[in-house]
Amino acid sequence: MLIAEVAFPVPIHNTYHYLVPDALRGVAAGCRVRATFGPRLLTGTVLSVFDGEPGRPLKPLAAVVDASPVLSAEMLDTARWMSRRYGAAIGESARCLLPPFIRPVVPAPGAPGDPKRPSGVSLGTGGEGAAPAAPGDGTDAPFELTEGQKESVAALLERMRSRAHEVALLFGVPASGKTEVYLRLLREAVNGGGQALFMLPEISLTGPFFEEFRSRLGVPVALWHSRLGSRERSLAWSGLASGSVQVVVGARSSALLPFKDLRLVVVDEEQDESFKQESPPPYYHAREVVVQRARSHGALVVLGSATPSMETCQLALDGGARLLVMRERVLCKSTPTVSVCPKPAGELCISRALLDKLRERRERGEQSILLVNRRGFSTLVMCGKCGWVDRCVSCGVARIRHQEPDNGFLMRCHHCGRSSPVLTACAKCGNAALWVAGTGTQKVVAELKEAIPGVKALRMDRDTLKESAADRRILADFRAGRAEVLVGTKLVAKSFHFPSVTLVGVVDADTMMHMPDFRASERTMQLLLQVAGRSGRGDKPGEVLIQTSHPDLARLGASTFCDYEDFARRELAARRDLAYPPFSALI
DNA sequence: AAATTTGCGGTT
DNA sequence: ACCGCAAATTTA
Repeated sequence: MLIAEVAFPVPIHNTYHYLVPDALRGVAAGCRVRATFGPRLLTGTVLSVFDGEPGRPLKPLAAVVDASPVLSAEMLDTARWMSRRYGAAIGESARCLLPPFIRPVVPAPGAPGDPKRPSGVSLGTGGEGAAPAAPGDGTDAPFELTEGQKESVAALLERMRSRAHEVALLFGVPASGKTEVYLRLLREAVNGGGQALFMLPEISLTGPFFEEFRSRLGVPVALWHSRLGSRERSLAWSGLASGSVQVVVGARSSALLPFKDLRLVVVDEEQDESFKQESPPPYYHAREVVVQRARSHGALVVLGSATPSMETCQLALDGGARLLVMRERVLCKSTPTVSVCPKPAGELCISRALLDKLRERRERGEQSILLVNRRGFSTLVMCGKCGWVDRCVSCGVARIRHQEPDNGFLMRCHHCGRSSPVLTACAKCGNAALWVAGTGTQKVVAELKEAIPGVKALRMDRDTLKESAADRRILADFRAGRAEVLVGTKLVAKSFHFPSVTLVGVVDADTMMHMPDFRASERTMQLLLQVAGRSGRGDKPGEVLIQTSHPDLARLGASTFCDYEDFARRELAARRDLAYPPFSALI
């Protein structure tokens, strides 16, 4: 008797066996089927079909959804791998790999790879103006590559040509020209008709790279992220499955696309935490998923970063990944000088030293950036008598005091977003003297205006980005010189180019460093290096001042601060001692 | 996940 | 014996 093993999209780790009726004998692994499941009728995915004697009475399948499989054997393997690795139910893993439409758009079998297909917004061959030929070894380069770029390209092209799976870490300082390296590799991947995935941590970054690659590669390129429309999704998904789309530029979920002949995966900013799915299950890490899938395809994986994750550093150290280093900057810019100063005691959050430097820039007509790791005004409201702390009723997290447009205050939970008026007395003992402590972006702006009368300061954090395009307006204002200081959360650390910024101040490196998370030092280091890179991008040399009361960080001093390799070695030693990842797995 | 069955305190 | 609700169990 023919039996089908089915996984349903429910949080159950088991699979279920059904009889395949004669009328449905065409069913195969990777097809979706309908079947009664308890009192319900559900759609599941067939994991395998086999001939055997059932050990118990089985129900028959109700119907077959797909005449031919929508998930390849490799994708079924990926689903199984994900359910093991992330502790998710097999059916839930399979579901997230399924096509975004019910009836698959099957391309006409007679005309595979028809170049005259209608190109939607996210799909395009491009290259009308540029010569679509010569997708070889960068014959169109109008400039010389740096030594580091040449070596990296040569080593990676060689690996790709031998069609051997390998993971490489492209460890390049900011502005070392990683994009140019990626482009050469992409050309090689699509050269023989193969496919390539270019993955980025944020949706906002995918657009520019999509345009760049579409115009410079003479092949169909697709865009993929969670906010894509249904038409674009369908085109991209089936284009990849059929092999007519050769390159995808996408965010996290592009790791789950149906590749037919994958030759190259590039993960840019590979250390970014956005590659980890936090909900719903499966809680996968896109970087791990693409490495696993590249193994099946015999594809090359290039992980690019100026501040690689400890997982990837360890992989490079123990030989699991080839290490390629690019230390030179493409346009010979000086690296900023970094210094550490003690955090001011008492009420104030900006030290004399930092204020002096800010005034200096202002007089010279230069700009400054201040990094504050919390939005809002004050980060804690607490009773001075009994120690009661204002917490969110549903989350239990301490709430942040926010200044409203009318200059009044509101308590907001940063976990669930709910807010309520500020209490005038302690909820527990009735004491009217409540302490307000901790520093957010709003308070820094207020203090700045108090200390430097007439200063023009802009604030940028998740609160100022409520309206669409607000970030662009803020950034445009700052670039145009309509403000002297940009105060913001880690949003300001992103790779913006402001030539007249010569000072970056980090208001409090300690709270970042002391977050109750074993990755706190890693994240702090990455963020500090990233924001430091905003200083001195023009002609004038840049400076970075970090306020801290943490002795270890202060002891690092200016010179060793920028040595990420040294940091990685020490951090990995600590992780090993404490049996934290990458020396263990947590769930 | 969703629907069903079982367990339990408390009444009629 | 019955009710109401919550916890436990089952799904092929």
